[in-house]
Amino acid sequence: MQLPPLVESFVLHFGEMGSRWGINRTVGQVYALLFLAPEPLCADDIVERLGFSRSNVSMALKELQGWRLVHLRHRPGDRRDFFDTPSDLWVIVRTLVEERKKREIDPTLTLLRETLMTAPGTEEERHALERMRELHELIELLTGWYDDVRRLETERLVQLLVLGSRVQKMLEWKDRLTNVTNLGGRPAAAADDA
Amino acid sequence: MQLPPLVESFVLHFGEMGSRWGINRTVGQVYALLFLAPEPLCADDIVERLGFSRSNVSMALKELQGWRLVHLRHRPGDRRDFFDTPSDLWVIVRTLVEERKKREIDPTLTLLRETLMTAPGTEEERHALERMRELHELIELLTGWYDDVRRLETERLVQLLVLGSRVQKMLEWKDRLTNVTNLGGRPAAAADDA
DNA sequence: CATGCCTTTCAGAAATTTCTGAAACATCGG
DNA sequence: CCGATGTTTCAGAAATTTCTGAAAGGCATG
Repeated sequence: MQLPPLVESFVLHFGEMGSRWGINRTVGQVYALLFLAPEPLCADDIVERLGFSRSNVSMALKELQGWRLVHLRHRPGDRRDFFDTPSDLWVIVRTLVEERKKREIDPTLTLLRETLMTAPGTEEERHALERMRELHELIELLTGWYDDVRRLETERLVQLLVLGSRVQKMLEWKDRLTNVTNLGGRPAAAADDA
Repeated sequence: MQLPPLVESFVLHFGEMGSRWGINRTVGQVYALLFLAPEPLCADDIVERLGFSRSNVSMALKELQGWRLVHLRHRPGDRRDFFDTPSDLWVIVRTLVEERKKREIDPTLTLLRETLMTAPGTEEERHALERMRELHELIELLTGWYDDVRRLETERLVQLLVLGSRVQKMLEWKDRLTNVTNLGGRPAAAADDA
């Protein structure tokens, strides 16, 4: 592996973290290399830089394409496939979250939905179903929120993130304003649902 | 495995999903069982219900304790260790996010911080460092947001989630109000930064 | 301080995942 | 159609992870 030390440590780190992130070492290293590369690389470039077998690199690229984390590029007059990563990191984050949700959450949501249709026979089953119902509700709340903010333009999303929990202050402010001006047409005195 | 079918399918599902979630089959099944159980279980209960070896269950429980996802319980006059999961699902989600951040993000953040101290020698290194700087900035923004909303009481957090991107509407509204009332002391006409 | 009961450790077996090299497959230009 | 060039597939090897049984460790109680 003849890489600038700085690049090498990043690549090795991604290789090691791979197992925690649900990808393997090769995939992690290949991704890291493409992420840092100033221009698209072809499979042989990667073989040369990382020292994996040609077929292993091919597999890794296929998996990364499956995750939609790399893009296939072509040069005029060159039959080889080149790969790069989106230059906009927000695109990467959005893809990553989307794919992880698809793999790590959606199957469970499906199972829960199906199971919750059945009726409990015993007390033990009743309790289990109640637990699953709570879990289902929580996941729906979280994925619902995600589905919602996902649609925001990046600029707006960043605003929201920077604001953080200070949004909370605004909620209180809004409550107060709503009550004072009584825009809802409801007697302000009845607004005791806090 | 003599479990109610409903419980069994959930347990088997968690076992299979385990590898995607960064835990193994045994750990996944043990957790699922404890999650659904109406009362704490001891290691032998788990062995009996899931059919894993005693030592495997012991390992799984140790790992779940490492994740802080199960609690050790004791019954008066009984030397055995019993385990359960928090009854409040929000406690579970908070723990899960906290631990995953610790394992999956913090090490990378550390590496990035260290690497960003070094100076680039070549153009390739300069580009790599710039890429890392962007990544670092993005992760800091996301973890900063997390650190912020993490402190909210659950009730407030749920409000925020339910509101979703509609918070965005409030931002615009606030902007408008701020400009109209000109609380910032700046001429309203200059507020063209949208 | 021995006994009984429960938990943990650990070395090796079993299972799974990852990785490789060779062969098969595609496609372009001649 | 042929050969050159590049990609994919796949069976088995290598490495890693998971799982087990046996032994060791800990701690109350009599």
